[in-house]
Amino acid sequence: MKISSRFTIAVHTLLCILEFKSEKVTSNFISGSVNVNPVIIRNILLQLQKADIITVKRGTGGISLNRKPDNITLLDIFNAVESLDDNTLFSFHENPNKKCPVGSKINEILQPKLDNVQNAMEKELQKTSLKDIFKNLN
Amino acid sequence: MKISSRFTIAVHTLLCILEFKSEKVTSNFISGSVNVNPVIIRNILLQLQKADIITVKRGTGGISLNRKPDNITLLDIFNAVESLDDNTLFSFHENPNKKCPVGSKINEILQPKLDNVQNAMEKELQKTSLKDIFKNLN
DNA sequence: CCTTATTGTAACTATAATTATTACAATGAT
DNA sequence: ATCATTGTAATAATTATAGTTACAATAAGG
Repeated sequence: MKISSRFTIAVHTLLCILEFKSEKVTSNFISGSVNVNPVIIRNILLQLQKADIITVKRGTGGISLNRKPDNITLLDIFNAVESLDDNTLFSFHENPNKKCPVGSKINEILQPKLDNVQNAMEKELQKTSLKDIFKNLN
Repeated sequence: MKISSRFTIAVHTLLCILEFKSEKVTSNFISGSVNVNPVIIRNILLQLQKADIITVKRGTGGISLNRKPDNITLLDIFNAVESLDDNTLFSFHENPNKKCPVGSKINEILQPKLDNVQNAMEKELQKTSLKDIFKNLN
């Protein structure tokens, strides 16, 4: 199954915060650029806050980054909005038959390979920072 | 969102075909080892057939591999059972505002990075063959 | 202190995918 | 011709995404 668009929306959101930092950036403003409902943006803003990436002000509005753009990677953003249970990307069938020679060992044999795949993905996500993407905007 | 368990079930299924090749391997037999409904197995068998990985016989039952185990990679299995639209792992929000400097360029800037991530993942999946996994069984 | 804009949050809906299950026609070997 | 098994349809439960409305909580400015 595909990875949800929350991830690309989150990147888009952070780029808006950078691009329009001289103006007041609100969830309504961002939703106009992303073209989704403002509540979707607010929920993503909450996730980015929990991950200590941004600070959002109520009432008056306005969002600021908690770190420098070169210290925010695509992996940070991915982990903030795509919280996978157990932090594992791959689902495993839950009750393989322990009495079967395949069922009794499938997990211990296959899981390390899946971990390698997830690590490769995370490593690649970590290569790109928000700054890298932002500088391609202009 | 997580990748569905169809993938690990498909690997398990192929291992059963190898492990029990002297016996008659049916969808019911496999479902007993994987511990899911036989119809789930049959649908996965159909997907593996479409990908030219196995041949399934009706009526009498019995499944055979179309290629040697060292010529079937985790990527082949993944692609067989997790058919992603457009072959892209990441969903993109569909209608970013073209009148916004961020919205008008987000896709062309971010997509190549996402492609790199997917490539890294596929490359890692390709490193492991069915033979590699099978030899760890015994 | 009051007003006002905006966030945080709840509630509800629609859509889609996964997973499970029953049922049965089509098929292929004996 | 029989019989086991696959291919396939239909249904349902569960879960996640995504969209929408509504409103209390909050923070700043007048």
